[in-house]
Amino acid sequence: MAIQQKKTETELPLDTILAGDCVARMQELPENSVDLIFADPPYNLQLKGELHRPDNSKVDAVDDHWDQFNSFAAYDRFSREWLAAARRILKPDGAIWVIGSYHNIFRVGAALQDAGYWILNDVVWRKSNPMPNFRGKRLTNAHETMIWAAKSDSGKYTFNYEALKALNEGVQMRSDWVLPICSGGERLKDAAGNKAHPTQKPESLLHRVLVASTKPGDVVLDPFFGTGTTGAVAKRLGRHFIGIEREEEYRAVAEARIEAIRRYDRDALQVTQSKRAEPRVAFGTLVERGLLPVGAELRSLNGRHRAKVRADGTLIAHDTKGSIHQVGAVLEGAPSCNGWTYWTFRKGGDWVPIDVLRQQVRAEMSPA
Amino acid sequence: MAIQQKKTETELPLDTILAGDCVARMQELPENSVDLIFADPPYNLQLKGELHRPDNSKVDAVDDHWDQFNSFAAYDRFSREWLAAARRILKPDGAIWVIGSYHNIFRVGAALQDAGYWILNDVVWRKSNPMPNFRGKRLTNAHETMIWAAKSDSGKYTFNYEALKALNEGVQMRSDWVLPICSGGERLKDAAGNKAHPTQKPESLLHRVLVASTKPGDVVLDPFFGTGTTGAVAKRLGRHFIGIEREEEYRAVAEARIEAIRRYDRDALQVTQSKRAEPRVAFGTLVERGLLPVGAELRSLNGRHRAKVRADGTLIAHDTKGSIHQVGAVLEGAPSCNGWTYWTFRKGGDWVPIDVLRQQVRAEMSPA
DNA sequence: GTGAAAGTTGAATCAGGGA
DNA sequence: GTCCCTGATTCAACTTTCA
Repeated sequence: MAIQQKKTETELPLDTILAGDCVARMQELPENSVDLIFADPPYNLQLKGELHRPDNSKVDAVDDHWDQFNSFAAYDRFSREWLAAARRILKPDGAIWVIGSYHNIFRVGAALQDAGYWILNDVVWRKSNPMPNFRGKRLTNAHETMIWAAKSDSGKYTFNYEALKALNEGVQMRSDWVLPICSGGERLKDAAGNKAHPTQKPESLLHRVLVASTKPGDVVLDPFFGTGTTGAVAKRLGRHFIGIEREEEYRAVAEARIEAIRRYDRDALQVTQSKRAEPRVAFGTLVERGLLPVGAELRSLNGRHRAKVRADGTLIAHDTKGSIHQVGAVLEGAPSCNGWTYWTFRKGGDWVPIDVLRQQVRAEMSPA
Repeated sequence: MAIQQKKTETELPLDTILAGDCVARMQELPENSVDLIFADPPYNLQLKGELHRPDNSKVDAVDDHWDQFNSFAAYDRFSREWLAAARRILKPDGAIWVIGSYHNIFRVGAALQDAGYWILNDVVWRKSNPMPNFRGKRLTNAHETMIWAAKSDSGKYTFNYEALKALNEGVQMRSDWVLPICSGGERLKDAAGNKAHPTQKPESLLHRVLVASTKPGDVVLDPFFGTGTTGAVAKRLGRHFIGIEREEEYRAVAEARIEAIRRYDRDALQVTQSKRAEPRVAFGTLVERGLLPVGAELRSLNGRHRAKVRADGTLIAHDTKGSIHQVGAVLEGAPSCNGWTYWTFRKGGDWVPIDVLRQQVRAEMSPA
């Protein structure tokens, strides 16, 4: 015991995926050593039968063995155990994020409070493209809930207020986030073309979580690693990750996925620090959604200037940093500049104004 | 006791506000008598006094956590008591809505599941004009959470699917609702111009709740009535209400408020009905009435299959015999099939769905 | 090639009545 | 309680097919 308490952060298995039960693995790690925990525990869905769409095709339900619990009591026991193990390894100023649906989130939230965590916000992930309710018997289940909590009510948790403000058109980030579900090319498939994991989360969600509540170099642990979205985004953002996953199949997929990831440039990882009022730009949303990769090069419409995209939706050109409008104005020596029409990005062989991406995002968000 | 159990719904104190503790008042009401409960339970008073103690550096962490657990336990006891009393008076097919924030909603949700309620949806009220976070230490708390639950997993709860779809421009209603907070003329003020109640809910929220989950004439009970938003909207929508409120000041405000409310016209209270509500018509009836001759040929909507009508209202196609639904399912290799929309008959030069004949029969059945 | 049309899919506690 | 039958029900995004 005395030996274990002497372990330091340098002994952490950084940037690796541990095999086995998350409680056992966390108990082997040194206490007070991890900056952030992101957890996507099983939801304990209780499905009674098959569900068909109006066209008679069958809905591929989450009926995996790892989501089965015998009772609420059994699920609560499970929650209390992993939450306690997670809290022990968190630094005093560390924090945790847990995601869930109405099936489990109330139980997890209560267990979290009972364990001594201090809730900072509950954050709603509003899905822009959820699965509809096929039988017309309830409301479309169009969101999931995340709880963000500090280790204790005295923890000095990390919150990059200005960075999130920059991501949100220059106004404070709210507790409801509109993001699409994970699909298309981002969705990992096996050799047969089937989804590699039934509940893969979108990278845009983890991007916002990590930009909000970690600093470069921080250690982020995910006890239910799955196919490694947390690790992929952490690596890209220059954070260390530790994954724990029971299923070998998922570990293998995650390993290959993360291996292919490249970290963003050091410049791009610097987020806005200043308290100056940010102009109202939605540019950060393009970055979050992956419409423009962090580190991408933008070119001015007149072809005379170039700039690089940073993680919080600001630009850098030489030693000039700021919003798309600010950087454009400085480079042109002009009092002001509309960055949306000034900057272009490379699309196929052409340079296209970034405003087309904004229109794309608006089209996705407007039905809300 | 025996007398109390014999009470019928006619003995309910309809459209009145009861004074006193909600648990005691609910225990006096007959069981299985109320259609819907809407509850906005307190949380600030319950938690703040006990959790936010003056900053005392002498208190060590263990005591602190023990303290927290104690106050959470007290709140849980309170929740379990009123949820149990509420569940007793609910009709078997009744339902409940509870609204709260991250301070209390996880505890209430877990208690609700433990009490045997069956969660149908969690609904996010996304505030279009929330109060900003002044200190910039967290995300703007821009939503509250409602839980919608049936009395049990076998309860046949009311859900006016088509009405909510109509409210949402023709697409099914989602679990996130964007509505402004209560302000302006709707916000009740006292003589001095101060708000009469700190957490008055907007009528638009209750409007959607009641349109979604009640029918005209239903009984809606609110155990934390406050200034009576639930009663005001219920009266306007032609539902009965029962309010319970401890504070005389709030009761007086609510009384005056509801007195001034006028019910909408009966016509206006009618909402779009689901097809399920229409009377059932047997296919054989069409044959009996001569709307389709025995031996008539039917064709599938996609044109790929044909069948012949038999005297008993069944179909035959090759060697497949059975109902319009069964034969359609077999021919399509589908788990099920709606024969009414699958089969067409020859009318003049066109092939028309047999459903038009069913509508014809329905029109003859109901003189309305 | 290009665009229109058709097909696929996503953490789902998803029916009601009569015999 | 069970079994059986009727018949009501989908949105957005991406992928594939076909004209």
